Amino acid sequence: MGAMSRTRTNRQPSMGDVAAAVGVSKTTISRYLHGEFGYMSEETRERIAAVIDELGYRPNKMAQGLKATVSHMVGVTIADIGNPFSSLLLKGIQQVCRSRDVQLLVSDSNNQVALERTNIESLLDAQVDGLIVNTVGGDDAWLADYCASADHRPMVLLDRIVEPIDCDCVSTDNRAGVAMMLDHLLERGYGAVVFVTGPAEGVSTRTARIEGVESYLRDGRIDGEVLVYEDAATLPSTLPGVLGRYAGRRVCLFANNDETMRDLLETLPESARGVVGLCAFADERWARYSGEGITCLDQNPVAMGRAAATALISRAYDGADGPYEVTRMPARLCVFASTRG
Amino acid sequence: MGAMSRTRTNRQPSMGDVAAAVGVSKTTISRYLHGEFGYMSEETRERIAAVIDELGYRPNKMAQGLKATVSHMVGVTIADIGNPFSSLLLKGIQQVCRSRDVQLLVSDSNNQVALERTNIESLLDAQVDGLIVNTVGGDDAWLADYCASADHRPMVLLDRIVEPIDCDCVSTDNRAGVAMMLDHLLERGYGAVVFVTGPAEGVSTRTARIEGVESYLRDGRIDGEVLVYEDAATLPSTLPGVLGRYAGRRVCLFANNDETMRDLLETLPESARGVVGLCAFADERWARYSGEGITCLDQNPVAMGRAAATALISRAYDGADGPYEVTRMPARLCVFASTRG
DNA sequence: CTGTTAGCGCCTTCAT
DNA sequence: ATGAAGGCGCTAACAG
Repeated sequence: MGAMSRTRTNRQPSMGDVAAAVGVSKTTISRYLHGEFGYMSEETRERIAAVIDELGYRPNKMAQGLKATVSHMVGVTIADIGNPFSSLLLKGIQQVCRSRDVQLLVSDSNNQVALERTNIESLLDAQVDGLIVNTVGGDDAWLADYCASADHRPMVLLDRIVEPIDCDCVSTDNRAGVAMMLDHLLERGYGAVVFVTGPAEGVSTRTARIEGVESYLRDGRIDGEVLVYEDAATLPSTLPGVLGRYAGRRVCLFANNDETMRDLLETLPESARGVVGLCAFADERWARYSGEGITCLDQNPVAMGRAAATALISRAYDGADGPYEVTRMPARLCVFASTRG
Repeated sequence: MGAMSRTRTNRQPSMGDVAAAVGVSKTTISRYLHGEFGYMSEETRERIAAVIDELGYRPNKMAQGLKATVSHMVGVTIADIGNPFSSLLLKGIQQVCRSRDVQLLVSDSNNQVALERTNIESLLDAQVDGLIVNTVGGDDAWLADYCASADHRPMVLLDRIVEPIDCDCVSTDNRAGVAMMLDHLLERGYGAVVFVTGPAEGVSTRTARIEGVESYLRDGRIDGEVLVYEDAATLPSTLPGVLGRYAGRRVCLFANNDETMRDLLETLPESARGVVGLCAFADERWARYSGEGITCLDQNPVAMGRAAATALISRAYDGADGPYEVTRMPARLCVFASTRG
């Protein structure tokens, strides 16, 4: 019979199995795995290597983590993972996590606060070493509480940020983006702008953009307003009235995101095409080919994801403990036919 | 001094801490957690509840997993997570995993075979209970080997499938989709179709579609060919020649995916607009508003993700062990202006 | 109704 | 140069 008992058939070989096969203790195997062969005989080393290879042994990260109190996993909650923007955030996060050999535990909050909370709790239960949270919004107090708790793990807020909160934040520079777009509209001779968005409801991104627009409007260089809609079905009835207010002037619709952009394309009567401008915070990949080509502010979600992961990793694994930072990444203005005027 | 020693300050409370605080053994706490209060005194139960609440105790999944040999985590590798299609796969996977309380360990293979391999190995090291693999393609032998190994975890191949391989597979019914689209083109009076795609290179989806087109062409009801391109930059020089072959007949370009659709939109000279038709395997959300509206075959990635997760979970957790199945989900034809003819 | 004991797979002093 | 032993947080017989 083998030296190690196998309670279940076909288990993966454990360190004990390797040790037994080589005829040394688990300690030696452990040392081998950690490259501590300073004082190890050439021969044992080779024998261990051979056996590990034969048995196809791989150390159990779970067991390692239990002892080490680091799991090499970080948790990510995404407000709505079905959104292409989110997938690019993940791409960026992945890039840096892969380079540091940390795994990603990913959850989708499906735009529900309650889900986000339980997701975070589950991730914590799974012993993640840190959290990247693309919050659905509306749970600031709870998040702040968590960050204030004694045994909290480092956390980075991504895209949707919450201020003031005690953690690093990464977002688009929405105010600057809005200003850039409105500057562009002025230059193109627009006299009015209508910023269209879904309800803010604690979504910091929307709030920031709305404030950006309102503050710009207050300067008086361009006329306009903010239109908040709950349901796309209401747009056909509300939009004409709003646009009517700017009759005689060249007006441009400014959509908060891809989805709203599509809602507007759907709503805009044929007659309005070419008369009213259109622009949006949107992914260039689609904005470029949507309709006649829609002028957009392309965010850089991949870079945002990278920034968030970098910040998290430096706190979770490299002992960084400076003051928390808010990183605002610039958006890129891509001009297409929709604002030719 | 407390009954339990705390090696590090501010650790999370462990089961031992709770037990000590209540004045019972860990076993009792464990039973409480698993709802085995059949024979537990009302009082102990309440005391435990109170202490757990006070201490904010949460069981360590990692430790549980070590013992139970199930981690309640499944691994997912995605060929290219930046792709919106992928994010919808994840959405579907999430939906069912959440309902079964299993966490997702997600990796991006960045379209590199080598990365996919190491990702799978890492996921396995993290003790996932199963794998959902959206393979980059070109590593069939290795995957088949893994599925054949003695201690392998259940695996489901998603979207990009590999046959014959010993595991469940979920994909779009590409042949049927192609046929549906070509039927539509015939009906609209097109005389020729050019299916445009990147190189197949072991990507089963592309192979299946190319074969679907070729087999349909062989029936002779419509003329046409398959155009494989490596680099979008070459299209402007190759495309006119290809289209020229069908001069006099109404011809439609058929793009393999969103990306190729955009490449074609970029390439198509203005003169060709309205003359040559365009359709694609693409997400309706964008196809609808791209250019004049592009007829597309919308796959159902969310449903595909759900199907894959369901299959995996039934094998990994519910002991299903029937023969492996290949699930082919139908695509949906969405007709827009680009094929009005 | 509750506790004891013996691990899961690995790491880490401390010995030798 | 290598081991033995104890423990990470939790579970699972087996005893009472």
